[in-house]
Amino acid sequence: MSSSAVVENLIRNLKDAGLRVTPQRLAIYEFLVRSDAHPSAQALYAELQSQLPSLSQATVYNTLQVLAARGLIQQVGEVGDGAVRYDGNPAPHANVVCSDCHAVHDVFDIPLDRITEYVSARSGFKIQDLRMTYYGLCLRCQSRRRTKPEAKD
Amino acid sequence: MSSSAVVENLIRNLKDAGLRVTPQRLAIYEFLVRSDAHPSAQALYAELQSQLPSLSQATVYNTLQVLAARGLIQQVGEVGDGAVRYDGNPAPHANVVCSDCHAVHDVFDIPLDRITEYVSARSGFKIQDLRMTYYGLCLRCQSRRRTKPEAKD
DNA sequence: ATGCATGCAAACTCTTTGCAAACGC
DNA sequence: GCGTTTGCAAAGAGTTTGCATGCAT
Repeated sequence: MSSSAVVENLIRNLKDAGLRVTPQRLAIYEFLVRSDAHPSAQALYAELQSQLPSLSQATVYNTLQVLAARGLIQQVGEVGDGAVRYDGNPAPHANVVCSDCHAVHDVFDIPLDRITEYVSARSGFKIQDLRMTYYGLCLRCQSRRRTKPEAKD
Repeated sequence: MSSSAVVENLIRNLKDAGLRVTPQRLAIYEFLVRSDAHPSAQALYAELQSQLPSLSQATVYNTLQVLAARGLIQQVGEVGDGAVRYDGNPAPHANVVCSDCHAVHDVFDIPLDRITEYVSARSGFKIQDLRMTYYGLCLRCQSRRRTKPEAKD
Protein backbone atom coordinates (compact mmCIF):
# COMPACT_ATOMS: atom_id res chain seq x y z
CA MET A 1 0.00 0.00 0.00
CA SER A 2 1.36 3.39 -1.04
CA SER A 3 2.05 6.14 1.42
CA SER A 4 -0.77 8.34 0.21
CA ALA A 5 -3.17 5.42 0.23
CA VAL A 6 -2.39 4.91 3.91
CA VAL A 7 -3.17 8.52 4.60
CA GLU A 8 -6.41 8.26 2.65
CA ASN A 9 -7.37 5.41 4.92
CA LEU A 10 -6.59 7.36 8.03
CA ILE A 11 -8.64 10.30 6.80
CA ARG A 12 -11.56 8.01 6.16
CA ASN A 13 -11.20 6.51 9.62
CA LEU A 14 -11.26 9.95 11.20
CA LYS A 15 -14.32 11.00 9.25
CA ASP A 16 -16.09 7.73 9.95
CA ALA A 17 -15.46 8.35 13.62
CA GLY A 18 -17.09 11.76 13.31
CA LEU A 19 -13.85 13.64 13.80
CA ARG A 20 -12.62 16.65 11.89
CA VAL A 21 -9.50 16.14 9.87
CA THR A 22 -6.98 18.67 11.08
CA PRO A 23 -3.29 18.65 10.18
CA GLN A 24 -2.39 18.02 13.83
CA ARG A 25 -4.75 15.10 14.20
CA LEU A 26 -3.67 13.53 10.97
CA ALA A 27 0.03 13.95 11.76
CA ILE A 28 -0.32 12.41 15.21
CA TYR A 29 -2.48 9.59 13.95
CA GLU A 30 -0.22 8.87 11.00
CA PHE A 31 2.94 8.91 13.08
CA LEU A 32 1.40 6.50 15.54
CA VAL A 33 0.22 4.10 12.86
CA ARG A 34 3.57 4.10 11.07
CA SER A 35 5.65 3.83 14.21
CA ASP A 36 6.37 0.61 16.01
CA ALA A 37 7.89 2.40 19.01
CA HIS A 38 4.66 2.83 20.98
CA PRO A 39 5.49 6.45 21.76
CA SER A 40 4.30 8.54 24.67
CA ALA A 41 2.55 11.89 24.26
CA GLN A 42 5.78 13.71 24.95
CA ALA A 43 7.74 11.56 22.51
CA LEU A 44 5.15 12.27 19.84
CA TYR A 45 5.31 15.95 20.62
CA ALA A 46 9.07 15.97 20.25
CA GLU A 47 8.99 13.99 17.02
CA LEU A 48 6.38 16.20 15.39
CA GLN A 49 7.95 19.51 16.35
CA SER A 50 9.89 19.87 13.10
CA GLN A 51 6.89 18.94 10.99
CA LEU A 52 4.37 21.10 12.89
CA PRO A 53 6.26 23.85 14.73
CA SER A 54 3.11 25.35 16.21
CA LEU A 55 1.92 22.06 17.71
CA SER A 56 1.14 22.26 21.40
CA GLN A 57 1.41 19.58 24.02
CA ALA A 58 -2.23 20.03 24.95
CA THR A 59 -3.25 19.11 21.42
CA VAL A 60 -1.17 15.96 21.54
CA TYR A 61 -2.68 14.83 24.83
CA ASN A 62 -6.15 15.76 23.71
CA THR A 63 -5.82 14.08 20.34
CA LEU A 64 -4.51 10.86 21.81
CA GLN A 65 -7.46 10.72 24.16
CA VAL A 66 -9.92 11.38 21.38
CA LEU A 67 -8.40 8.79 19.04
CA ALA A 68 -8.29 6.19 21.80
CA ALA A 69 -11.88 6.94 22.84
CA ARG A 70 -12.99 6.35 19.26
CA GLY A 71 -11.02 3.11 19.08
CA LEU A 72 -8.69 4.28 16.33
CA ILE A 73 -5.65 3.73 18.52
CA GLN A 74 -4.97 2.00 21.82
CA GLN A 75 -3.54 3.19 25.08
CA VAL A 76 -0.81 0.81 26.21
CA GLY A 77 -0.46 2.37 29.64
CA GLU A 78 2.65 3.22 31.57
CA VAL A 79 5.43 0.70 31.07
CA GLY A 80 8.09 1.72 33.56
CA ASP A 81 9.37 5.07 32.39
CA GLY A 82 6.61 7.24 33.77
CA ALA A 83 4.76 8.14 30.60
CA VAL A 84 1.65 6.57 29.10
CA ARG A 85 2.38 4.85 25.79
CA TYR A 86 0.12 4.57 22.76
CA ASP A 87 -0.25 1.98 20.05
CA GLY A 88 -1.40 2.85 16.55
CA ASN A 89 -2.79 -0.63 15.97
CA PRO A 90 -6.36 -0.95 17.24
CA ALA A 91 -6.51 -4.73 16.74
CA PRO A 92 -6.46 -6.78 19.93
CA HIS A 93 -2.98 -8.03 20.79
CA ALA A 94 -0.53 -8.41 23.61
CA ASN A 95 2.33 -6.08 24.36
CA VAL A 96 5.72 -7.23 25.54
CA VAL A 97 7.69 -4.67 27.49
CA CYS A 98 11.40 -4.79 28.23
CA SER A 99 12.03 -4.20 31.93
CA ASP A 100 15.39 -2.68 31.11
CA CYS A 101 15.03 -0.42 28.08
CA HIS A 102 11.22 -0.11 28.13
CA ALA A 103 10.89 -1.10 24.51
CA VAL A 104 7.39 -2.30 23.63
CA HIS A 105 6.72 -5.04 21.10
CA ASP A 106 3.46 -6.41 19.75
CA VAL A 107 2.35 -10.02 19.63
CA PHE A 108 -0.73 -10.82 17.60
CA ASP A 109 -2.96 -13.83 17.09
CA ILE A 110 -3.33 -14.80 20.71
CA PRO A 111 -6.36 -17.03 21.24
CA LEU A 112 -8.15 -15.41 24.15
CA ASP A 113 -11.81 -15.99 23.39
CA ARG A 114 -12.29 -18.79 25.89
CA ILE A 115 -10.32 -16.98 28.58
CA THR A 116 -12.31 -13.82 28.03
CA GLU A 117 -15.55 -15.77 28.32
CA TYR A 118 -14.28 -17.35 31.50
CA VAL A 119 -13.36 -13.98 33.00
CA SER A 120 -16.70 -12.54 32.00
CA ALA A 121 -18.63 -15.42 33.54
CA ARG A 122 -16.53 -15.45 36.65
CA SER A 123 -16.68 -11.72 37.32
CA GLY A 124 -20.11 -10.83 35.99
CA PHE A 125 -18.55 -7.90 34.15
CA LYS A 126 -19.66 -6.90 30.68
CA ILE A 127 -16.21 -7.01 29.10
CA GLN A 128 -15.33 -4.18 26.73
CA ASP A 129 -11.60 -4.35 26.38
CA LEU A 130 -8.44 -6.18 27.35
CA ARG A 131 -4.93 -5.01 28.00
CA MET A 132 -2.38 -7.80 28.16
CA THR A 133 1.15 -6.76 28.96
CA TYR A 134 4.09 -9.08 29.44
CA TYR A 135 7.26 -7.85 31.12
CA GLY A 136 10.64 -9.34 30.44
CA LEU A 137 14.01 -8.80 28.86
CA CYS A 138 14.27 -8.10 25.16
CA LEU A 139 16.95 -9.85 23.09
CA ARG A 140 19.29 -6.88 23.18
CA CYS A 141 19.04 -6.44 26.93
CA GLN A 142 19.49 -10.16 27.48
CA SER A 143 22.84 -10.11 25.72
CA ARG A 144 23.80 -6.81 27.27
CA ARG A 145 23.36 -8.40 30.70
CA ARG A 146 25.46 -11.40 29.80
CA THR A 147 28.21 -9.02 28.72
CA LYS A 148 27.98 -6.64 31.65
CA PRO A 149 26.76 -8.63 34.65
CA GLU A 150 27.59 -5.72 36.93
CA ALA A 151 24.80 -3.63 35.45
CA LYS A 152 22.05 -2.18 37.55
CA ASP A 153 19.29 -4.30 39.14
CA MET B 1 -7.04 -18.61 59.94
CA SER B 2 -7.04 -16.27 62.94
CA SER B 3 -6.20 -12.62 62.61
CA SER B 4 -2.94 -12.91 64.53
CA ALA B 5 -1.92 -15.95 62.51
CA VAL B 6 -2.28 -13.90 59.35
CA VAL B 7 -0.04 -11.24 60.81
CA GLU B 8 2.50 -13.87 61.84
CA ASN B 9 2.58 -14.98 58.24
CA LEU B 10 3.12 -11.49 56.96
CA ILE B 11 5.95 -10.94 59.44
CA ARG B 12 7.58 -14.13 58.26
CA ASN B 13 7.20 -13.07 54.65
CA LEU B 14 8.85 -9.73 55.37
CA LYS B 15 11.74 -11.37 57.19
CA ASP B 16 12.14 -14.01 54.51
CA ALA B 17 12.38 -11.20 52.01
CA GLY B 18 15.17 -9.63 54.05
CA LEU B 19 13.06 -6.69 55.13
CA ARG B 20 12.87 -5.17 58.59
CA VAL B 21 9.51 -5.39 60.23
CA THR B 22 8.42 -1.86 61.06
CA PRO B 23 4.93 -0.90 62.20
CA GLN B 24 4.42 1.12 59.03
CA ARG B 25 5.46 -1.69 56.75
CA LEU B 26 3.37 -4.23 58.55
CA ALA B 27 0.31 -1.99 58.60
CA ILE B 28 0.54 -1.23 54.89
CA TYR B 29 1.19 -4.85 54.00
CA GLU B 30 -1.61 -6.14 56.23
CA PHE B 31 -4.11 -3.62 54.96
CA LEU B 32 -3.31 -4.54 51.40
CA VAL B 33 -3.61 -8.28 52.02
CA ARG B 34 -6.91 -7.95 53.85
CA SER B 35 -8.41 -5.48 51.42
CA ASP B 36 -10.07 -6.44 48.19
CA ALA B 37 -10.28 -2.84 46.99
CA HIS B 38 -6.88 -2.70 45.27
CA PRO B 39 -6.09 0.67 46.84
CA SER B 40 -3.75 3.34 45.58
CA ALA B 41 -0.90 4.78 47.63
CA GLN B 42 -3.02 7.76 48.52
CA ALA B 43 -6.01 5.64 49.48
CA LEU B 44 -3.77 3.55 51.72
CA TYR B 45 -2.34 6.68 53.25
CA ALA B 46 -5.81 8.02 54.00
CA GLU B 47 -6.99 4.72 55.45
CA LEU B 48 -4.01 4.28 57.74
CA GLN B 49 -3.98 7.83 59.08
CA SER B 50 -6.08 6.99 62.12
CA GLN B 51 -4.05 3.92 62.93
CA LEU B 52 -0.62 5.51 62.36
CA PRO B 53 -0.96 9.28 62.70
CA SER B 54 2.71 9.91 62.01
CA LEU B 55 2.72 7.97 58.75
CA SER B 56 4.07 9.93 55.82
CA GLN B 57 3.14 9.66 52.16
CA ALA B 58 6.75 9.02 51.24
CA THR B 59 6.76 5.92 53.42
CA VAL B 60 3.65 4.59 51.75
CA TYR B 61 5.07 5.07 48.26
CA ASN B 62 8.42 3.67 49.29
CA THR B 63 6.94 0.67 51.07
CA LEU B 64 4.70 -0.24 48.17
CA GLN B 65 7.69 -0.20 45.86
CA VAL B 66 9.76 -2.33 48.18
CA LEU B 67 7.00 -4.89 48.74
CA ALA B 68 6.30 -5.10 45.01
CA ALA B 69 10.00 -5.44 44.18
CA ARG B 70 10.23 -8.37 46.59
CA GLY B 71 7.16 -9.98 45.09
CA LEU B 72 5.06 -9.78 48.26
CA ILE B 73 2.44 -7.67 46.54
CA GLN B 74 1.65 -6.71 42.96
CA GLN B 75 1.29 -3.43 41.19
CA VAL B 76 -1.96 -3.37 39.23
CA GLY B 77 -1.14 -0.14 37.42
CA GLU B 78 -3.37 2.82 36.75
CA VAL B 79 -6.96 1.87 35.99
CA GLY B 80 -8.57 5.11 34.93
CA ASP B 81 -8.58 7.35 37.97
CA GLY B 82 -5.00 8.56 37.76
CA ALA B 83 -3.45 6.64 40.62
CA VAL B 84 -1.48 3.39 40.54
CA ARG B 85 -3.31 0.57 42.29
CA TYR B 86 -1.82 -2.29 44.29
CA ASP B 87 -2.90 -5.84 44.94
CA GLY B 88 -2.07 -7.71 48.13
CA ASN B 89 -2.25 -11.06 46.38
CA PRO B 90 1.07 -11.99 44.75
CA ALA B 91 -0.36 -15.02 42.91
CA PRO B 92 -0.72 -14.62 39.15
CA HIS B 93 -4.23 -13.62 38.15
CA ALA B 94 -6.19 -11.27 35.95
CA ASN B 95 -7.78 -8.04 37.06
CA VAL B 96 -11.15 -6.83 35.87
CA VAL B 97 -11.65 -3.09 36.04
CA CYS B 98 -14.94 -1.27 35.86
CA SER B 99 -14.76 1.54 33.31
CA ASP B 100 -17.34 3.50 35.29
CA CYS B 101 -16.53 3.23 38.99
CA HIS B 102 -12.95 1.95 38.64
CA ALA B 103 -13.55 -0.98 40.93
CA VAL B 104 -10.98 -3.74 40.50
CA HIS B 105 -11.82 -7.46 40.84
CA ASP B 106 -9.59 -10.51 40.71
CA VAL B 107 -10.02 -13.57 38.56
CA PHE B 108 -7.82 -16.55 39.34
CA ASP B 109 -7.04 -19.86 37.70
CA ILE B 110 -6.57 -18.60 34.19
CA PRO B 111 -4.62 -21.07 32.06
CA LEU B 112 -1.97 -18.93 30.41
CA ASP B 113 1.03 -21.26 30.19
CA ARG B 114 0.66 -21.98 26.50
CA ILE B 115 -0.05 -18.37 25.66
CA THR B 116 2.95 -17.22 27.65
CA GLU B 117 5.16 -19.72 25.83
CA TYR B 118 3.80 -18.49 22.54
CA VAL B 119 4.49 -14.87 23.42
CA SER B 120 7.98 -15.73 24.58
CA ALA B 121 8.77 -17.65 21.41
CA ARG B 122 7.25 -15.03 19.18
CA SER B 123 8.98 -12.06 20.78
CA GLY B 124 12.26 -13.56 21.88
CA PHE B 125 11.78 -11.93 25.26
CA LYS B 126 12.70 -13.67 28.48
CA ILE B 127 9.35 -13.29 30.19
CA GLN B 128 9.37 -12.31 33.84
CA ASP B 129 5.87 -11.15 34.55
CA LEU B 130 2.40 -10.65 33.15
CA ARG B 131 -0.26 -8.08 33.78
CA MET B 132 -3.66 -8.95 32.37
CA THR B 133 -6.35 -6.34 32.80
CA TYR B 134 -9.87 -6.53 31.45
CA TYR B 135 -12.01 -3.43 31.22
CA GLY B 136 -15.77 -3.51 31.35
CA LEU B 137 -18.84 -2.70 33.39
CA CYS B 138 -19.32 -4.25 36.80
CA LEU B 139 -22.71 -5.61 37.77
CA ARG B 140 -23.66 -2.52 39.73
CA CYS B 141 -22.74 -0.12 36.95
CA GLN B 142 -24.54 -2.29 34.40
CA SER B 143 -27.81 -1.95 36.29
CA ARG B 144 -27.14 1.67 37.07
CA ARG B 145 -26.86 2.33 33.34
CA ARG B 146 -30.06 0.48 32.59
CA THR B 147 -31.81 2.64 35.17
CA LYS B 148 -30.26 5.93 34.16
CA PRO B 149 -29.53 5.77 30.44
CA GLU B 150 -28.80 9.49 30.40
CA ALA B 151 -25.65 9.02 32.46
CA LYS B 152 -22.25 10.13 31.25
CA ASP B 153 -20.36 8.39 28.44
C1' DA C 1 -21.46 30.60 9.73
C1' DT C 2 -21.13 27.22 13.35
C1' DG C 3 -18.89 25.07 16.71
C1' DC C 4 -15.17 21.87 17.10
C1' DA C 5 -10.07 22.05 17.57
C1' DT C 6 -5.81 24.39 18.65
C1' DG C 7 -2.28 26.92 21.36
C1' DC C 8 -0.60 28.94 25.39
C1' DA C 9 0.37 28.94 30.06
C1' DA C 10 -0.88 28.02 34.49
C1' DA C 11 -2.51 24.66 37.58
C1' DC C 12 -3.09 20.02 39.37
C1' DT C 13 -2.07 15.50 41.05
C1' DC C 14 0.63 11.79 41.79
C1' DT C 15 5.09 10.49 42.88
C1' DT C 16 10.02 11.02 43.94
C1' DT C 17 13.99 12.98 46.28
C1' DG C 18 17.31 14.73 50.01
C1' DC C 19 18.53 14.70 54.38
C1' DA C 20 18.30 14.40 59.39
C1' DA C 21 16.21 11.77 63.07
C1' DA C 22 14.46 7.34 64.68
C1' DC C 23 14.46 2.59 65.18
C1' DG C 24 14.84 -2.57 64.06
C1' DC C 25 18.04 -6.15 64.42
C1' DG D 1 26.02 0.26 67.24
C1' DC D 2 25.14 -0.16 62.41
C1' DG D 3 22.52 0.46 58.69
C1' DT D 4 18.01 0.58 57.22
C1' DT D 5 13.64 3.05 57.45
C1' DT D 6 10.91 6.96 58.46
C1' DG D 7 9.13 11.77 58.19
C1' DC D 8 9.03 16.24 56.38
C1' DA D 9 8.99 19.39 52.83
C1' DA D 10 10.17 20.67 48.46
C1' DA D 11 10.88 19.47 43.88
C1' DG D 12 9.75 16.94 39.70
C1' DA D 13 7.12 15.03 35.98
C1' DG D 14 3.29 13.98 33.28
C1' DT D 15 -1.08 15.50 32.29
C1' DT D 16 -5.18 18.49 32.45
C1' DT D 17 -7.71 22.81 32.25
C1' DG D 18 -9.56 27.56 30.79
C1' DC D 19 -10.07 30.59 27.51
C1' DA D 20 -9.33 33.18 23.32
C1' DT D 21 -8.20 32.38 18.55
C1' DG D 22 -8.38 29.68 14.38
C1' DC D 23 -10.08 26.50 11.16
C1' DA D 24 -12.77 22.34 9.15
C1' DT D 25 -17.12 21.51 7.45
